[in-house]
Amino acid sequence: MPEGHVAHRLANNLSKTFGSRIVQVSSPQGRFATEAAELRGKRFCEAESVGKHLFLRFDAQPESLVHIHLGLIGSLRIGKPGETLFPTGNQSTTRLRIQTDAAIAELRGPQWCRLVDEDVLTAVCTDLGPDPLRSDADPQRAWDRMRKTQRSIGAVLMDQRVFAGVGNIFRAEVLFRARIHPERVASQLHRREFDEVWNDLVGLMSDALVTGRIDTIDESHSPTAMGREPRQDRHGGEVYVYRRENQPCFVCGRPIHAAQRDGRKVYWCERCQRR
DNA sequence: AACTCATGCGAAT
DNA sequence: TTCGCCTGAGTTT
Repeated sequence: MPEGHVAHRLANNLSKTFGSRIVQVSSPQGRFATEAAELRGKRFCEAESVGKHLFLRFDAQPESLVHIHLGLIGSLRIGKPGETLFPTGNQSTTRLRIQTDAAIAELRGPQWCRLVDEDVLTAVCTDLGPDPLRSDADPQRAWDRMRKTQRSIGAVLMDQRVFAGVGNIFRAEVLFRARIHPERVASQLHRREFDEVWNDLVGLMSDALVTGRIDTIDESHSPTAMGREPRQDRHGGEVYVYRRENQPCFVCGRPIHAAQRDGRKVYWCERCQRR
């Protein structure tokens, strides 16, 4: 289950594992079987990521492009042949399998896994806002969009046309760290607050890209500094507010709030984050 | 065994 | 604004 760092990690890992190699492609689950047949025996060229989107490029007559989006529940794992990538899962749920003698990758439950042409990749890129994980990102585009919206900063951070790759965890955490209430109208942020949010996204997401987990707690509030037990959420990291409803804030001790907004749960500290 | 929820998104209402 | 989809983990019957 992915925010942008997962897509970028997968792209790096897939390129390293399968790059320039002839691969076997199949679809045990069947939904990608026709396409897998077209890809069989082709050379895996490289994987690219933008926001939460993943593109796999296959070489030679004709060139093929696979567009993958994991959605809420999809996952893609890479390992060695014979290794059990999904310990509890059923083989017949594997939408896409890529393998060589040395490695295997399996994809389950993706929102999208489809063959596309180059125009789709271009369209996806132009529709997305700047991606904090890409060095070519232009944060000014996000700022310009924020200036002319009536929506809350909490809603805007989840809008991929404004910030590509940001999801529910980074939204909650970056707003807590900047002490900004998620209901604050986005257009009323000061430029210095926007810069702080953007720079923090770059830092947090880059760390997550390296470690494969989301850790957002400052040294000064670390378990050691605060004399509490380290705690990890399912995503594997330690955070201030995400999924900590009713638990004490690590900074002020008051219970963390949560509410449903646009179909997703938002988490914040009413005392630490000012409206 | 059944039910709920989840790092998401687009179509239908 | 709600609904549907895809799968797995955790919780409740």
